[in-house]
Amino acid sequence: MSNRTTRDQIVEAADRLFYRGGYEHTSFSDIADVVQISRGNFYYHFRTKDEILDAVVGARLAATRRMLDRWQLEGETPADRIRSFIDILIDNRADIKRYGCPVGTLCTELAKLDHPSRPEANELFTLFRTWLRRQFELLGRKRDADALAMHLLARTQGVATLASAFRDEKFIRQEARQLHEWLQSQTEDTARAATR
Amino acid sequence: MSNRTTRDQIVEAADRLFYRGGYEHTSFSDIADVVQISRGNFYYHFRTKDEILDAVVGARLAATRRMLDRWQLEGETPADRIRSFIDILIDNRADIKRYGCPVGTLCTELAKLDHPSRPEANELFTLFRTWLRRQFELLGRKRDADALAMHLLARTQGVATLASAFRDEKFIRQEARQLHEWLQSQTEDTARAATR
DNA sequence: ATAGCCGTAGGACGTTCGCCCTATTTAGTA
DNA sequence: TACTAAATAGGGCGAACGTCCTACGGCTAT
Repeated sequence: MSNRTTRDQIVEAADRLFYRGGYEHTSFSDIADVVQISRGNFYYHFRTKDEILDAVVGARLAATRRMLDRWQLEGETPADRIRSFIDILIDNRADIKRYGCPVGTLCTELAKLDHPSRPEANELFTLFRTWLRRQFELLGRKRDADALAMHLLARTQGVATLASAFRDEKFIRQEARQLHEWLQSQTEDTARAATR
Repeated sequence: MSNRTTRDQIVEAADRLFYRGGYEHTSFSDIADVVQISRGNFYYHFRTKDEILDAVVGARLAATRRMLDRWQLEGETPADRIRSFIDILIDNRADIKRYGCPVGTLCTELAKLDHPSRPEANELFTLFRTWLRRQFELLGRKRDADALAMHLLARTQGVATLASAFRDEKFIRQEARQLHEWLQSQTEDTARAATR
């Protein structure tokens, strides 16, 4: 038997369902069925569906921060750390192929719904953006660090979208390899600039 | 007074609403309000919501084919034509900033809903993919034409996703410029290979 | 003039939605 | 063992959903 709280189970199930089927398409009943609690009991833990979404986004933010912190410790150089980011594509290729990027698809949906939690969901993107920007700064690209971060983010988003549309894992690997090459060329540019 | 048929008006309104608010989030009433017809009368033209989606996707497919055909005539070189594709980002930057890419967001949503019309919507992507592939082939990149087409598609998708998340038009211009440079470098690679 | 049909209006249908209330069970404390 | 608070079950609420039916207005053809 699990010793997680019911609340945690709800958030966990909602997270997965929101990712796989979308926020709006997921109903209270869907979540209740997974957690195996009564629909009525729901109200005890969360008063509205939006509150569940808030909790899910909060959990994802926390998990993302932990991941970025871990990479900060594990990666020896900034380039190593950026490589960890690129490798998300590889590591999660099966899910991405089926459901796209958890961050991108959620932000896209909440934008269309004009949902109050949109800013918080976007914070997920900002988290990566800021972290990547810092890595590029450490690489000596102070002037265009943010542009590089956005560029890399966009590349990964595009890969996720197309990989999902065409259900193509091989494309993910191809593009991830290209991204590694791109990163390599960026660090070489920096090195050249430094010795110039 | 417009002489378009009611059916056309419905499809047109549904197209815009599906784009701006998403398919599932758009109700019969929403469309009826725009077209200013009774909700009941709807059933005369379309029996189900899915039929409307089919019609919308069909209309988009036809419009896309027309656009690609036009580019085929207007662009003098394959590179010119690919530039037309990249410039979609610029021309539609206001809408993209607000609602993302019409193709990408629709395919993403239908994938999550596991909707029967998903294959038809994906055909929109395939249309671009095939057309771009042919242009790259004409550029002399027979071997990697499809990979280049997918790469370019992914880049534009990523730009749309992030521009929408951050509500950033300037980013669209930045990345479009980079894509033009990338295209230029690709054609130079081809020229070098040819003279080698 | 009139019969027939296309297009429309208005609303009813059954279902499901998010949300909310209350009675009951469970678990912890005195 | 008696009391209290947390947690749960079950179901009801109004609204909105997609869908469907029927009656009616205005054309066209005879």
